[in-house]
Amino acid sequence: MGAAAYARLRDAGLRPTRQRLELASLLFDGHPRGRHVTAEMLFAEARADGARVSLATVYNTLNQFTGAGLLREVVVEPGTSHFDTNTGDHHHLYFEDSGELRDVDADRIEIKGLPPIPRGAEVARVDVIVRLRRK
Amino acid sequence: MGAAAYARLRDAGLRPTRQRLELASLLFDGHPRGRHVTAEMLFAEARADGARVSLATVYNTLNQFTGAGLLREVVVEPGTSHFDTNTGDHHHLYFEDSGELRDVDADRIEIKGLPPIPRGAEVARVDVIVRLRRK
DNA sequence: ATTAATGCAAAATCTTTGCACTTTC
DNA sequence: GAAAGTGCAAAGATTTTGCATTAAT
Repeated sequence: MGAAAYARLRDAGLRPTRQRLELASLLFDGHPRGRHVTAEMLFAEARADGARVSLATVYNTLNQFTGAGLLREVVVEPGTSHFDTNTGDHHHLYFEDSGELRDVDADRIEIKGLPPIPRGAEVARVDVIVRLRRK
Repeated sequence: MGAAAYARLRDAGLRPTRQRLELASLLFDGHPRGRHVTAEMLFAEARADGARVSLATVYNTLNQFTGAGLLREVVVEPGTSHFDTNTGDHHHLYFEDSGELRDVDADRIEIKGLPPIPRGAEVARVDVIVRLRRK
């Protein structure tokens, strides 16, 4: 189990420290791709797991993982960032009541009629967020 | 000029106080629909205009306007909320370098392949954000 | 008069940073 | 042992709240 996390960090060019291994393991091992966590959530999970990590390190680590392409940041509500273990092309279902996020494969979705991209700019990415509420 | 703002507040069921009139006037008068402001931006503008408003009131007012359907909140980056004077059905172009937001009419855009909506939920809205960066 | 809104400062969140200490290579 | 990472607490940034004062109906 630790082996996968170790390789993942090495491949991303990040030193496999105890904290990073622990967090990577929590994020990726035994979970389907498409987990969504906030810093607080991961911190709580790490603590519950007996890991000795500080909240600051969780924030730093999430940012490093994102920078290294291991995670993707998703912004759906003001005040909190979510991080997604699915780094592929995809979109999101957002349940406004619970705050839950769910991935939607980009393959399934077709978007037509996007405006012309201004000269000198390029599309970094297109985010589709379907906001749901209880009926 | 003040007349339009006055009517707008009355119609929305908000008391036309000095601060609300000032802010509504700055937001809506003489600007094309589709202005985007943050609380800080509007606060600075109000101050430059000689208005006596506190930042807290700007935040409260933006939230009240949003609740009353005069504005729409747009979340594109962590840490800041943007408010859009266009409350119609539309999407956004976001320039990552400058932080600029630009509206895209929803008429132009067609989205196919959205996943089935879970039972008991309904679509509150679909946000499409095209993130652009300098090439 | 009654009721609502404002202002300020304080508090609440979420996130980043500085620096001494620890760990990895 | 050099370089990088961690922890903690402190600082930043954004947003909300409590409460006395002021303004609108």
